[in-house]
Amino acid sequence: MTTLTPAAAADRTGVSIDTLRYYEREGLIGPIRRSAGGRREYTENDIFWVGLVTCFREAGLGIADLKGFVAMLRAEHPPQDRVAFLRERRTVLEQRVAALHRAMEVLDEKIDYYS
Amino acid sequence: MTTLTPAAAADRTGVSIDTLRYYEREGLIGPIRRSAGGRREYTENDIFWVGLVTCFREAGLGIADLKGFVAMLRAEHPPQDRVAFLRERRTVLEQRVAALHRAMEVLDEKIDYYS
DNA sequence: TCTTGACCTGGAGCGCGCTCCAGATCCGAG
DNA sequence: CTCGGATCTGGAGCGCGCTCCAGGTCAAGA
Repeated sequence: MTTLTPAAAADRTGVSIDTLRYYEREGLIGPIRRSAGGRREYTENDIFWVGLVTCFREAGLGIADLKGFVAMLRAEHPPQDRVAFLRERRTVLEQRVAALHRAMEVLDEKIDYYS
Repeated sequence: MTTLTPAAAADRTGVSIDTLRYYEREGLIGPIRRSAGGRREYTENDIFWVGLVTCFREAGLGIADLKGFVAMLRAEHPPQDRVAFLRERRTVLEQRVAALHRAMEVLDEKIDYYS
C-alpha cells in the first residue's frame, strides 16, 4: 500500500507536521505506522481520520471532545452509547449554530442601519 | 438613573465580575462610571453592551475582533467603512455555520449508522 | 466605632491548542 | 562515504481569554 511521508501528509491535509504529531500523541489519530527507520508512514485511512478530526476542530469541538469521539468509535461500546454520545455532540453544535444566528441578526441589524 | 453594582451586573449578564473588568480594560465596554468611592456603577446601557459582547463572544469572535467592532461603532468612521467591516464579520460567521453543518452531517451519518 | 463584606488595583497563573527548539538519527543524492 | 535535508523525541514557549490572588479601600449594619 502506498503511504505518505509526514511532509506529504501535512500537505494533503493542510495540517502542520507538528500538529499531526500532536494529534497522534493525544490519540486523535493513529498510531501511525513506522518505517524500519522509525519515520511515520501515513496511510489513506490515516489521512481520512485527519480530515474527520479537522472537520470537527473547525466546528469548534475541543481536543477532549474529539478524544471521546475517537474512543467511542473505536472501542467496543454498545451502539446505544455511541448514538447517545453522538447526539450530545450534535446538540452542542446546534447550540453553536443558534449562537451564530443570533450574532448574525445583530450584524444584519447594524448593516441595515448604516446602509 | 438607577445603576448596578458589579455583583448585580455580573448577575444580570451572566458574566463574572473579573470578566467584566477584563472587558473594560480591553475597551470592549465602558468606561464604566464610578461612585465617589471609586466603585463601578453599571448603567442599563452598559448592561446592554455587555449583552452585545457576550452575543459575539458566544458566536466565537475573538477579543481583537470585538475591539474592532466597538471602535467601529463608536468612532467617526464613514458608514461605508462600518458596513464593510460588519459584512466581513458576517462572512466569518457564515463560514463558521458552514463548518458546523459539515460536522453535523458527519455526525448524522454516524448516528444513522449506529441506529 | 468596629466589623464585615463587597470592591479596588496590578499582576501572576492557568488550560487550551498548538508551535518551536535542541540535539540526535535516518537516508537518498552525488 | 559524505553531505544535507527530512524526521525523530522530549520538552519549553506562546497567544488567547479568562481567573485568581494579595494587599488595600470603602461603606452599611450592630
